[in-house]
Amino acid sequence: MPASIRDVAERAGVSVGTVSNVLNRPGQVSEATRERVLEAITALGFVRNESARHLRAGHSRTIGLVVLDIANPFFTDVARGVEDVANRAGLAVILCNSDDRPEKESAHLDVLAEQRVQGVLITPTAELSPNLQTLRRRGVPVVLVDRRAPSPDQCSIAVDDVLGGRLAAEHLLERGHRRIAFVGGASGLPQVQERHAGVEAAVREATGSDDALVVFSPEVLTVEAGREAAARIVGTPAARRPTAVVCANDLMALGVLQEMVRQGVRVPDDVAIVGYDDIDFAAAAAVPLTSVRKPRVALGSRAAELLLDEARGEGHVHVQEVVEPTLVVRESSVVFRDREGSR
Amino acid sequence: MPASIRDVAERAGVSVGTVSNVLNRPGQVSEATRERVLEAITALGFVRNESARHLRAGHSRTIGLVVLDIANPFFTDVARGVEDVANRAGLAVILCNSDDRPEKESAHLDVLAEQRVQGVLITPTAELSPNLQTLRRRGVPVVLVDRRAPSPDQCSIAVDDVLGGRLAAEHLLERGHRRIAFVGGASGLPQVQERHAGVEAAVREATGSDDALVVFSPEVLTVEAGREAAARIVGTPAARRPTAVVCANDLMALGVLQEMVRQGVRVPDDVAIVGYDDIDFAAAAAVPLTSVRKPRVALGSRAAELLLDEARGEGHVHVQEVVEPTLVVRESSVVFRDREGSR
DNA sequence: CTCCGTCTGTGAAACGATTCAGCCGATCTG
DNA sequence: CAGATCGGCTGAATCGTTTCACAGACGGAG
Repeated sequence: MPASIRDVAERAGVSVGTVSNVLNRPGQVSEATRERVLEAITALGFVRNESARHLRAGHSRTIGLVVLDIANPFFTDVARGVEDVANRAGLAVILCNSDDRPEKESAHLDVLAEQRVQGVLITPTAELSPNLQTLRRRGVPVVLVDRRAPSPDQCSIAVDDVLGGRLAAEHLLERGHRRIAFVGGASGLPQVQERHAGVEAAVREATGSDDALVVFSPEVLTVEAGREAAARIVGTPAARRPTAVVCANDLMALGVLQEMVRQGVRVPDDVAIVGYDDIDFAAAAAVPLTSVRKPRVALGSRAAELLLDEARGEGHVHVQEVVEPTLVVRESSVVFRDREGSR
Repeated sequence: MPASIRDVAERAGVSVGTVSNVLNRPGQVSEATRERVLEAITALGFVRNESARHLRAGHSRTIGLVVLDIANPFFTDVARGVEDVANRAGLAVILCNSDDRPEKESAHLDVLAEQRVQGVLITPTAELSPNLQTLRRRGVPVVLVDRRAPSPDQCSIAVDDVLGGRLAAEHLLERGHRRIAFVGGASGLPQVQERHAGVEAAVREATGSDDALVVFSPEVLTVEAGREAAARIVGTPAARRPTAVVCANDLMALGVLQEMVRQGVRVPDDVAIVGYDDIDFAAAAAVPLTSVRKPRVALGSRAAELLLDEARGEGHVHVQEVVEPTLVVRESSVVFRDREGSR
């Protein structure tokens, strides 16, 4: 139904080759012919068929992005970074949400393979899907996002989450907290395990034992899970109740914060809270959240750059980049005495 | 480089037609042959080339989704609904973010047209892009999401935002508020204008004039914009300061809330706040936000269903669905006397 | 034995854009 | 003026899959 290059050629009285030249190498076509072709194109409303181009070219103009949780603003920020770079390169992004479920992830990877995407950016679920290996064997570039590549034959851009956990814990320890809770996930995500490890190491170094640390492991990393963890923390006898909470992500930290406030626990006076990711909502919370900041958008754009470089071929060298997170201190962990208003 | 159906045929000692039959009409192939072909497929790691299928079939297996702001959880929820339905139908979703900018929207639509998507779901920017018309003329189904179609020759699923605005305002008026602020956008989005109109109508009916309403019109509908509006509201002389704020979306409401709390204004005691969309973060705010609820995920899934139906052809009738929002009352607008804790 | 229908499988055309060898005429070179 | 060069254009091959008319083989019916 839509006009093809053949229709355009016919209307302009030239061959299809010439139309293609107008489109791709306009300099090689004389002014007069070019205008005639252009006129025909607009008259017929011709739009290139990307599939036909792709079929001939052997590669498409799309990349795939597979994230763990589209509802987590961290990933939408990453997606933003990816989109920026991809669009600038003329590529469309197929965004897939795995919901941290290997089956969904696997199904998405199959679709992306059929679409012959130029490459895949992925924050994988706990274990690396076999489909991912298959994809790479087929020569499809795969870049891991927010997750370190297990081997040097692959690009990745990750965050030093052990350091992140450490920063969070040390901040609290410096402020005298000696009973700290870590609210992490049981999903087995390395990111979470590392954050946990960082917190643990800092606590051990400061107190000489692990006794000061209590760990909560909800199934998922959501606001709801945070709320539940907070309820359990508040339910702890006062003498053993943690005075500070480190959460594996901001979603849970917001849940913890909400439940604390709801139950009349003062933040940070009674319980200090530190989140992770530093999503925008962290700063926007009614008690602004101290959080471990990761360069969210940059993570996405850098990953996309690595992918494009690999897709281009020509002497690409795999790199496993690790960026250092920083701690952003806000009111959820420190009492600012110069605040207006009062509680 | 990747194996083609021809390679498979060769290895299995059959013709390409037979391989295709195994893939698409396995019943028509004898058991023995089928197994030989299947064996060849796995041995070669054959994956269909979707572009070639598409080229032949005349239509691709993707749909486009263009949203106003990927960072707004409302849209990620919509995207979730869309993805559910699309994936069930074996379609991939190309997610595009227009950032409420017509140029970006237009560029995305061009790409989608080249990709020959089966259809486009879009929450358009203020004015309907000419590309949208072009697309429809080319026979590509377009469904408007969260925006009423201007004519009956097109599907849309929208929310009665006048009613939504009214619900928000009436709730506040019933509680005795007589100075109300509306924080909306200057972007000209009909959604925002309707919300404004609903608030205005309710205020006029209750007070007999528009004097009780103060309007703030930030450029964008973000958390930051909400904060700035709140600062201006707080800066108003006490005698004229609004005692309640209706925001055009939750992002801004959260910004308002944050700034109020930061400045020591008690919510809801000094100022009540009502948001719009009822994103998850609304309930998770430290002062849970009263908000006008829209069926976010359902909006997306229903839109996708309409699109698929239209794409299927066969006697599709265009419908312009309008769903009624409801008000979810939380603590940002009502003092719950039975709360634990105190201020 | 012939005719027919059924079951399997074949092979070529088609989808739309790109590319590339090659053609034609004009201009330049010596 | 012959030969080389060049700009501008043509037309066919190609990419990988689907589809469809048709070809063999085989068994049963008459």
